[in-house]
Amino acid sequence: MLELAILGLLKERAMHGYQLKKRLADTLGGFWQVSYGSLYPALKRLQREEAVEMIFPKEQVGRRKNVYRITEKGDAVFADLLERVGHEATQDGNFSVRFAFFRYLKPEARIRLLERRRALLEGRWADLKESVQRLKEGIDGYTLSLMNHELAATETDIRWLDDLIQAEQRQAQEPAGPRRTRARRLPEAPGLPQRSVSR
Amino acid sequence: MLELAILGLLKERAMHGYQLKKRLADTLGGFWQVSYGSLYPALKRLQREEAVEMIFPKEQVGRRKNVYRITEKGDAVFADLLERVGHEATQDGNFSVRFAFFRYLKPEARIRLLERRRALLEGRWADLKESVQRLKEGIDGYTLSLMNHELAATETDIRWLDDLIQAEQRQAQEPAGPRRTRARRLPEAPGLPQRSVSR
DNA sequence: GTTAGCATGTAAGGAGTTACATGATTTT
DNA sequence: AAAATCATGTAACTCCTTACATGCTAAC
Repeated sequence: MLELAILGLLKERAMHGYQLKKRLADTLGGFWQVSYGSLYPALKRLQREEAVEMIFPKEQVGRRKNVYRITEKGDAVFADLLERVGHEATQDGNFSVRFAFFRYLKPEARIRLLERRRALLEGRWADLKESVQRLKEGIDGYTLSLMNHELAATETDIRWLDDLIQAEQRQAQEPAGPRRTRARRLPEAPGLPQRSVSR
Repeated sequence: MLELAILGLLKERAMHGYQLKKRLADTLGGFWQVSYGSLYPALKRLQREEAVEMIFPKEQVGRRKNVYRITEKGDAVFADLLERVGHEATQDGNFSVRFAFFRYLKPEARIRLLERRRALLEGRWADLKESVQRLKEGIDGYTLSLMNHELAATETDIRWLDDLIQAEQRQAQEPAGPRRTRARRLPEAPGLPQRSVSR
């Protein structure tokens, strides 16, 4: 995950560790805080794997700054990590990190990941809903409030994903000229949050 | 964290590991998935610390089931973990787990934790807002969408906390008879999400 | 009688954090 | 000249996961 983020940022431009941490905190600070204790070892690891290389600026007089640049091999590693299916399911932050680098994916891959994420959230939503209904009597107010809040937040996330999926599909269709908008097959469990058609 | 969750659930009733995992998945499954590989060692650890003890049911004929019960020492450990200040700041799930056991806290402690959580989210919100404004031009659409979505989600969380704080304060005041509702001092940075007064 | 679910555990390892240690450069 | 912040790194440790290993019991 850290490797993915580092390589993704280095694709923009070469940077040293300190800068990487700031950029990381800027963009993903909400869900992702990295410490130097993991960042610097990760850079060394990537360097050993030849996914990044150090640049020695001509004016090597001043303070020591290890500026890293992504290599061709690093590009390949990045692409591989970004599409990898195993990890994105477990933790929430993982999806966000991936999403921040979505522009490097092909449209189909984007839609695939969005759909997978949607399915995951839908499953979680259904589980939560079922738990609330099953336990609603024997549960304290705080836990119930937490679960309902979580339920609402998940619904918002799903609607956000729907909008993104729609946008991707529009974009994928435009190049081929104006086509009929196909209705999406809704995996319709009873009571699931409806996809927002216009929003 | 795991220790906290285990002790909290055992306060309700004695359980064995398998049951604990199911209860955990039920209530906190959305943000918290534990594997047996961490659950069983944690139970042993708690047993060594004498925070829990095993019950040997009279009918010890059938399948082996290690039913654990919380001890007095365990109650103390639980209370300590629940109020601890260090950990709740870093990760999001930590607050949720704590919140699920809010009923075991004194009202003042509840308000204190809610306020602290609010301050944390407010800080994160402000940081994100600032990042969006600063980088808005040089950033790709996906990252921007992610940040705006995160911003909105944080606002929702803050409003939820506001409602909870208000409810706690009402409850804290009622026993002393009907009193004037004091307006809360708003830590007013420019553009911060307003507290919802009625909702 | 075999599949599914109940039940407990261990060993190895992954992914990070905290705390410590050091020193240069810029700002006040 | 002191304080802040830039910049890099290591060692120990935390907390959890994955994969493996075992065996019982209920249901089909």
